[in-house]
Order: sequence, then structure tokens, then C-alpha cells
Amino acid sequence: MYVGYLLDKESGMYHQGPVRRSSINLPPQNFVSTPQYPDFTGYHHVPNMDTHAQSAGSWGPTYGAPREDWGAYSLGPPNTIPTPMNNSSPGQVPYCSSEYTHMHPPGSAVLQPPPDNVTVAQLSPDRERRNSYQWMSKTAQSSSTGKTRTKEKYRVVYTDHQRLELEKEFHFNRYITIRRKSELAVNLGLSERQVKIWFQNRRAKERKLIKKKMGQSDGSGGSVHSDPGSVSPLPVPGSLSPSDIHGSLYPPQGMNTLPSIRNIQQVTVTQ
DNA sequence: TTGTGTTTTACGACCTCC
DNA sequence: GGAGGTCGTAAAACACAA
Repeated sequence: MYVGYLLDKESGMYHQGPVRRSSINLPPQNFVSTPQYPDFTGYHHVPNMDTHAQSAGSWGPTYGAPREDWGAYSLGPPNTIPTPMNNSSPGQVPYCSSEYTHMHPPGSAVLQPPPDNVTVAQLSPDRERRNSYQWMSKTAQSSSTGKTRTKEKYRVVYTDHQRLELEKEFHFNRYITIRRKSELAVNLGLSERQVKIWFQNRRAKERKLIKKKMGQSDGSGGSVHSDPGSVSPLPVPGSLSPSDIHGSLYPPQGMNTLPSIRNIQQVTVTQ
């Protein structure tokens, strides 16, 4: 899956360095373990979380294999945190970038957390990845304290749990709805502004990655579009079918398409 | 230990749309 | 005018080689 891809590819991102905080050690405001999204009518939680998406068929092949150390990020049962991945509300548009298919060949696996009794080391013995459990024993430091550039501290470091949940949401929807933003903010102990900015930064990051990838593919002479595993950075205006637009979730024609996204959000909210 | 490069938050400028 | 988009950038946090 994509989160897994991130956790893997961008190992640094989730390397559990000295200051990485475990959600287990989260300050109370950072983690809400109570039933989440109780009023999120568009979201029907499926027990096996992150089958993400109505079916493993759309999730697994699209996003590839699950992260082998997925369990390291779970809070006990891997499905404690419902996500909107299986949200099928009309306003929720699944992200179907093929980039991640490329990263994880289709059919490689269905998203499932590893068995609880399997350690990270066992699952990924060949990686230099640090023991994902080490950071769990670290004393939690205050994060998400709301410090901003204009305040005492320039920025905070989000907890792994926060980032994981955000990544999962991004994985499913690259443009978060107003409602989901609000819910995530509450559930993760972040402000809606933080969630919004996180998504903005995350999209920027992805564009950067895609751009980088395209730059690399240029040298090989291969077209990005010819590679089923790669993603088109920006669809050609007018060449998109509605399904293309919904599938890619890119604002196809620059900001001119934002209204449609907003409309989608409004539809979702008002339902 | 330190220098350096990368990644992650956060913001401002500017844009479009309602 | 407000909300949210991209783009560019600052600076903290982090990884890693020397």
C-alpha cells in the first residue's frame, strides 16, 4: 500500500529516531481512541481496516503490498483506527495513481497487517531499518503543541500515529473533504489548519517525487505514460473523462477545477 | 562529533471560485 | 471577502558519511 510504500521508500520519514514519538506515548490530546468518526455517515468501517477501499481489489493492486512492519504502527489490533479508506461516499474520490502500482507490483499482496506475533525484525531482516519498536520505549516528548513560526517554536514534529493516519487519508483521498479534515483534526489532536497544510505539503511532495521520477525516466527515453506503473503529473486538459478526473484526483486544469473539488466536498458535507 | 544533505512543518504570496 | 489551491521558501528535525 501507499503508506507502506512511504514507510519503506522514505525510510527516513518514518525512521524512529530519538525524537520520534510513539502514538502509545502520545499526549492525551494527540490520540483519541474512542470510536472515531461516529457521525461520519459516509464512512462504513470494515473490520479489516485498510482493505482500504471498498475492496482489496482496488486497494491491493493499486497500492501494492502492505508494509511488512505495518504492525509496528498499529495500536494493538491493527484495525483500531478506522479510516475512510473504505468510505464510499460520493464526495470521497479515491486516489488511483498508478505510481504506487509501479512501486508495488499489482497482486503482490492484499493489505493486511502482519500477524501480531511476528516481529519487525522477522519481517524485514534485510533492511537496515531500525527496530520499529525501539522508539516506542522512548519517553514521549511534547509535540503538536501548537507552536508555530510566530510563536515559541518554529514547528512541531508530528507523531507517527498522526502521520500514519494522515498518510492513510492521503492515500485514499488526496484532497481531504471539509468534514474529514475536521474529523482528522479532532482525532489526531491537530488543528484543521494543520491538517489542511499537511495535505498541501503532501501533495507538493508527491508532485516533487513525480517530477523527479519523470526526470529520471527522460534519460531512458521511455515515456512516463508508457509505463503503467507511473503517473501522469498533470492530465492534459480536455483529455480527461470524469472517471479519469475522479481517479487521479488531480486538479486537471490548474485551479480552474478547484470549484468542482469544493463542490464535491460540499456534497459530502451536506449528506 | 561534526558537517552536510534531505525531509518535514509552517508560512506568505498569489490565484480562482462562490 | 473567505476558503482552499499551488508555489516557493524558511527553519527545525533528521540521517548519514567523514
